Amino acid sequence: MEKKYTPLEIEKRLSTFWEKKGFFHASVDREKQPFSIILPPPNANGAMHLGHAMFVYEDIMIRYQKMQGKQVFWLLGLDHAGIETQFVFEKHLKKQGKSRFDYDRDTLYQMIWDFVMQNKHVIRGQMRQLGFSLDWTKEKFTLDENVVAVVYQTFQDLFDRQLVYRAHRLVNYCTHCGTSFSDIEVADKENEGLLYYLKYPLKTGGFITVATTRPETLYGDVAVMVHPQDKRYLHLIGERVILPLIHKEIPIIANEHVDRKFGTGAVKATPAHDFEDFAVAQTHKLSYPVIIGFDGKMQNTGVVDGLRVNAAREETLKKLDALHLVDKIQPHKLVIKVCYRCGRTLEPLPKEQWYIKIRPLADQAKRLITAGQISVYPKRFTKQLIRIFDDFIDWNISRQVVWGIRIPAYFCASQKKWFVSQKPPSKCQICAGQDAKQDEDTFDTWFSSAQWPFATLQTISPEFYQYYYPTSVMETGYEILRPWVARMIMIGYFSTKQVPFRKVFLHGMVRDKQGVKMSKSKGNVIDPLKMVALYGADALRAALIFGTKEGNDTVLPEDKIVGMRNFANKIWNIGRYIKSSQKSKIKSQKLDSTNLKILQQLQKEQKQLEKKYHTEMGKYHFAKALELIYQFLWHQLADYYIEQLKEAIRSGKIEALSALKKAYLENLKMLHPYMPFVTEAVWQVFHGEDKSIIENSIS
RNA sequence: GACUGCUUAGCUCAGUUGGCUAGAGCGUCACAUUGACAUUGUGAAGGUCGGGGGUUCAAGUCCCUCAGCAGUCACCA
Repeated sequence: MEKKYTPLEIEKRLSTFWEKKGFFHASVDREKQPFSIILPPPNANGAMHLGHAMFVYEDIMIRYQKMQGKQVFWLLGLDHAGIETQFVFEKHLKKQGKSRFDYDRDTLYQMIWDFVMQNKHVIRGQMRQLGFSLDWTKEKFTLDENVVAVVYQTFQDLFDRQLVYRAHRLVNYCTHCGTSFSDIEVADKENEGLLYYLKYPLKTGGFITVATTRPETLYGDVAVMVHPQDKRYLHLIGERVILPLIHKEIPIIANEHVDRKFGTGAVKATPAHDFEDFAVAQTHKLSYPVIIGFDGKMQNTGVVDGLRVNAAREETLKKLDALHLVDKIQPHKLVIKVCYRCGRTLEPLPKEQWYIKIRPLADQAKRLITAGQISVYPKRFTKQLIRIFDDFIDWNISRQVVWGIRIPAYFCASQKKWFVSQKPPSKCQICAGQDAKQDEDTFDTWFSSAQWPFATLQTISPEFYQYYYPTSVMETGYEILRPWVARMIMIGYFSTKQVPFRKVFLHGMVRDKQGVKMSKSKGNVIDPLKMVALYGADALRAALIFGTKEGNDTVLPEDKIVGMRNFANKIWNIGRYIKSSQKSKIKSQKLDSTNLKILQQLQKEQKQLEKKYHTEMGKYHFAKALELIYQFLWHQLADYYIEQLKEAIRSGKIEALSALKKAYLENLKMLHPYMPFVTEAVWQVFHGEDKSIIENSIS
């Protein structure tokens, strides 16, 4: 044995060895209890980051359960990640001076496909480097033909049950990315804006002053609203206002949602470009003139057409000011909705989209949680999950991006009706004609992700699905509780009438030393693969877990990884000591009473440790279990027992050495889920390179 | 504004149902040593457990309150 543990070449050899042995090739064995985890599919649009390294929790569970005699399956999958990937790809295009508009739909799709295939290859290699015991033979991709078929079936079922419908309403639209988003994907941004007080002329003479942050939407106004009990305006309700610049007549109406204290208490209503105004227009049966296009430019105003929104605002103000209709302008803090991808302001625009009627699904999902059919760890997230179900609103699943699963819905132009067909229909299912046209849109990525646990297992085989579903644990970051976990429960139960997983285990985010979330744009990321190259995968893995609390955010200083690298070396050297001592001459002499006592003490402590270890593992206290072994191996076994027994061992007392060896090997097994490489490497030193620690059960 | 966390050693964090002198890793200081390991060993210093109040024989742990930080949601004309 080398004096130092050298992870680099050893890890490479062991990864290949494990894979060759097929330890983690899942199969159906009805004699054994199944334990399955579906890997949250990484987006196939870039390399791994530390967030992915947190999946080490899953590897710990899988290896532990395997060594407890379960039949395990850790399913590897990758996500096409619709808009995310298209966004990343467009950035690549931009570097080459191109844009998505330079290609037709099929070409663009094919180009992104190639890009994604390349990334998939990279990610697989990186996960191997981390020692993940995934089943590499059953990889799934969200765009696999049979997965898409499942997604289509689900859409069909939802459609047939009238849980999916098409509606024309306002959507959050990014004019830069060229797609709408669901409410969940919208980001808030605080902005130091301005509040403009505009004087709207009354038909009967005089003015009513409205306060607005968006003067440029004046052209789309259909009413001025005041509170029904506002004494200042009571006499004006029902009066008419003449919109400046376009001389359009609109009414003054009463609306109890108007806040009398805000601004002047009079609000302009622009239904096509404001969510609340849209609702008002529907109850008052008002029209909603669209004055901003999907290209982000003004239209149908007759005044500022073709200008972008900001330019139109300035131009409009200039014109109003010339007419002395700008009363005053105040600084005003406001929160604007921005695109979570490109950061640009989102435009509420009216568009027809597919929606999932969420209430029945969310109510059912909530019942599953409250009935304890799915338990959440850490427990505190249970409440959050229940609230998520309470607050869920209908889900817009239409996206105007090329990269995704095309929605299998067809429009009958003659009957003006939609129908769903999982295969391209030979004729229109409504009118039997030939004019049915497929929806251009693709599904929200999360729509396919929501089906991931059953879509993957069902497409492997009915046996696999039957045996491994519901999966045992869904381990993922708490930040995707709402977009992913909640939706998996809703759609999963709808489609399978079972929960998709029995337990949700949530991990926190890895932050930098300043406590800031790591992100590429902030440049504060630690590259996990760089750490693996420097200190070994075991060191990184253990550092992510050690001294943390499950579900809390963690900070990962490089020092900590170094510390764990040192621990790996300690493990190695304990083995080296025992191994080299075995070579020395063995004399079977009786141990003296002091040494006998020490051995008994060792055995007793070992027993206690094993018991504690399993208790903590059972409670998902992974950090605690790791610390137990760390403390015992290093500070008890190495620092105390070895030192105490050294003299006896040197004089050839075999009982002492074999007792140490026994305790050591048991600890290796317990440590293996955390630090698979070094434990396996030492195991093989003692048992041969064709043997594996994985084949043994943890006592 | 609502909900959920967090605030414990210089730094990063544990502390499970309240119970013996409050722990770990890293760092610091002193000493030891090349005999498995300097990616080492032994020992030490260092904390009024965010402030205040309460319950209890006993509170870092439970309750109230205040402050700071973080996250999620709602509002935002």
